[in-house]
Amino acid sequence: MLKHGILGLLSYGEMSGYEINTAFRDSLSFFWSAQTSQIYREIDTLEKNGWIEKRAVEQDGRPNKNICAITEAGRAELRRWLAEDNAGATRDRRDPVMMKTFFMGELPASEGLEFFKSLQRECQEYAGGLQETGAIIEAYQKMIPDGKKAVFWQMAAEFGKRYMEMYLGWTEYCIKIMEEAQ
Amino acid sequence: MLKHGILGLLSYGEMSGYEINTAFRDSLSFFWSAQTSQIYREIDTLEKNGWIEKRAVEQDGRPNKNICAITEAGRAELRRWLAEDNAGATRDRRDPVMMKTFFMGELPASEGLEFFKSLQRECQEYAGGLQETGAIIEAYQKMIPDGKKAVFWQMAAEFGKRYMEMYLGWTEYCIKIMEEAQ
DNA sequence: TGGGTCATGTAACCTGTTACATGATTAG
DNA sequence: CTAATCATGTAACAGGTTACATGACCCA
Repeated sequence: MLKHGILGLLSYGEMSGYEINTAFRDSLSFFWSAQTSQIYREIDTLEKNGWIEKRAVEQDGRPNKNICAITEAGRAELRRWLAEDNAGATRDRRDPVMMKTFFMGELPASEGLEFFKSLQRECQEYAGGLQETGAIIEAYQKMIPDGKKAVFWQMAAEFGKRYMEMYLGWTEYCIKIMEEAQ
Repeated sequence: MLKHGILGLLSYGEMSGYEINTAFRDSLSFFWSAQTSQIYREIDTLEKNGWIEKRAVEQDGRPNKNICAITEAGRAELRRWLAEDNAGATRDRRDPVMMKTFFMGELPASEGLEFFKSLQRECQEYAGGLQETGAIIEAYQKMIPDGKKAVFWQMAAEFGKRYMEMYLGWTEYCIKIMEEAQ
């Protein structure tokens, strides 16, 4: 998947590994977290698969860059992945918070309450950060003139917003239950 | 995390690898998907860490079982993990559907629409399946008499319900945008 | 006689995490 | 002078996926 995220970013234009990394952080990290080291490794794999091409650019006063460009094979792979059947996609999740919730009965009730309250705080902070997302999308929109693409960035951002609202509501529901049970 | 899910199940009582696997499918798989082969491997690791103990049980007419029991060290590890700080937990996600959504502009609009419609269908089917979850929780409740624990299973199930409602609403929002853009 | 349940895994591979390593320029 | 930004990674390890392997019993 990370491979396809990188291919997707490169479909907008050439980027260095460093730029891919920052673009990833600014946009895709809202729904896909990845380490810098992993991104550089995946770039190597993409090159071995013939999906991208690298070209070194010498700079003075700065480290050299390796500019990556998507190939035709890479574009084909990106489209193949997008069109691929994704049955069971909504089911295939891995959520540590729910795992902890499920077993929270092992801790004293006071610690359980604290657990949900700290989640609530995080949701509230995150909700604030989502205003920035709008700004990032606008910035992208200026960089990549194809207006049709921004619609989909907006949809992903909207999911983030709805997800956080839902999450916050759920933490409040849990806190209420914990407080009533006292 | 899978390790802790297994420890959590074993905190309710002894189980064979096979039983852990089925209990996982019936409850934790709603928020953590895991392969059978991985579960058996993690059981080995848990034993090496001294968090569980295995004991072979001969059966006739059936394959032998390896019954697993949590140790005191295992219980301590479970509590340590539950109480551990989980800053950034709501941010640390990996969602292939959002990744695809973000880059859906690479496909013709008709295929984009089909993508969201197939997600919508999956949400609707899943919403039906959530009725079963209530039944599973009731079954657990009978098996594990400690009534305090069921509250947390209920919270996890409630998250599943809210998540699916949110997801369904989002697919409808996306479909509307795609249809209006025609 | 064919499929489902019970019951165990191994091997190879791919993906993600953590820790480390280097070094110049630029803005405050 | 110090922190951030630019720019590249490697090595070791942990966690997850896919494919394969075995075999008896029970029910229709």
